[in-house]
Amino acid sequence: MSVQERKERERAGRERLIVATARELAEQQGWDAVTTRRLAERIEYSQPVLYSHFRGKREIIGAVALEGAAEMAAAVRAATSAADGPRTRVTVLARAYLDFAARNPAVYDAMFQLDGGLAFADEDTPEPLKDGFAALLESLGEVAGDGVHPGLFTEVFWAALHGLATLTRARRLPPEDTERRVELLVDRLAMI
Amino acid sequence: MSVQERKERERAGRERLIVATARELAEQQGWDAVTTRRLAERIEYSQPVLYSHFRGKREIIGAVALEGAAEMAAAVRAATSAADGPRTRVTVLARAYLDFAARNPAVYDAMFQLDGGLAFADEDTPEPLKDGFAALLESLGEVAGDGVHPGLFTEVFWAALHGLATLTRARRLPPEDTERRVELLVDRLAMI
DNA sequence: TTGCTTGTCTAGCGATGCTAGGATCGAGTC
DNA sequence: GACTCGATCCTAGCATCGCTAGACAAGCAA
Repeated sequence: MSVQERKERERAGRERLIVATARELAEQQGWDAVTTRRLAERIEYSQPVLYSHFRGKREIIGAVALEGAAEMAAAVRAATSAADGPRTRVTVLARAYLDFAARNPAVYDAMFQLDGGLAFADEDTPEPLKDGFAALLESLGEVAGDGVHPGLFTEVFWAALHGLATLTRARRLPPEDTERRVELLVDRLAMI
Repeated sequence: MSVQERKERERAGRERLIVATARELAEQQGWDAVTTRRLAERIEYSQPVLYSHFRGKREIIGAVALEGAAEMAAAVRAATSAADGPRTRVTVLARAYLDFAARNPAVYDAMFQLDGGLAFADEDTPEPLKDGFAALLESLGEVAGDGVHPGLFTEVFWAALHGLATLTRARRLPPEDTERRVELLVDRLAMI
C-alpha cells in the first residue's frame, strides 16, 4: 500500500511541477513559447508524460487558470479586509484586481483570454472560479445601490475592470492614467 | 503606362480579395481556421502570393482590423446621429458597440484581442483606429461630467463596453442580461 | 529468478507559418 | 512576327507545432 501512496505523491508532485513550469515559462516568454516540447524539456521528462497528466495543452492552461483564480480571490480578499468603509473597499478591490492582472499577465490570460476548456457562469464551473467571483461580490454587493441586483452590479463592475486590464496590457490604453481611471470608475459606479 | 495601371488595379483587387476572404473565413470558422494554405486555396492562388501583399498572417489580421474599425465607427455614428439627447445617444452607442462586437466576433477579435501588429494610443496609430475612438468620443464627451476629461471618460466607458463584449462572448457572462447591464452602465457612468 | 504490469521514451504523423529557387508568362524591342 | 528579359507565380521544402503509436525498461508479485 505504501508503495502506491508514494507513487501517487510523486505523481501529484510532478503535476504541480508541470503547472508551475508552464506558468513560469508563460510569464517569462509568453504563452506562445509554452510548447509541449519546451515544457517537457524543462521538467526533464519527455513530451508524452504531459499527456498522462493532462489531455493536452488546453488543460494545462486551464490548470494555471484555476491556480490564478484562487490567488486572485485571495489577493482581493486580503486587500478589502484591510480596508474600512464600503467605498474604500471598492477602491482597493479595483486596485488589487488591476495590480494582479498587471503583475501576472500570463495567468490573467489563462483565466480570461485563452481557452482553458473551463466552464464559466454555469453549474459545473470549477470552485476556484466561482469563489473568485464571490470574492468580488462580497465587497461590490455592498455598493450596488437600492433596487440593483448585487450580482448584476458585480458583473458590470468586473467587466469594466476586465476591460481596463486587457486594453491597458494590449497597449490600447496608455498605462499612465490607470489610477485616474480607477477613481472615475469607482466614483460613478459605486453608490456612496 | 496603361498596362502598369491595369496591373496595379488587379493587384489592389487581389489584396481586397485576400482581406475579405480572411475575414469571411474567420467569421465562419474562427481565426484558427485561417491558415495561409486555406486562405491561398480560397483565393485560388498559391501561398507565396499572400506574402507579396502582406508580411505575414499578422498583417492580414491587421488589415481586417482596420476595415472593422472603419465599419464600427460608421455603425456608432449612424446609431448616435439618429438619436436625440445626450443620454439617448449614449445608450444607443453602447447598444451599437455591443451589437457590432456580437455580430462580427472575428473582426472584433482582430481589432482588440489578436495581434495585428498595429500601433495603438500612439502618434503613428492608423487613421481608422483613431477615428473609431473619435466616434466614441463625440457622443461620450458630452456626458463626461464637470471637471472630467472627456478623453479619460471615453476610455473608461469604452473599457467597460469592451469588458462586457469580450466576457459575454467568451461565455464568462450569461448573455441574457446584456440589456440590463447596459442600462446600469449608462445610468451610472453618464452624467445626466 | 521469472513473468507481468506500469511507466517512460523514441520516433513519427499531419498541420502550421514562412521562404528559396525554378518555371512561366507577357510586355517591349528588333 | 520572333525574341529577350524582367516580373510574377508556383512547386517544394524547412523548422516547428500538438499529439500519439509502439518499443522498451523498471519495478512489483509469485
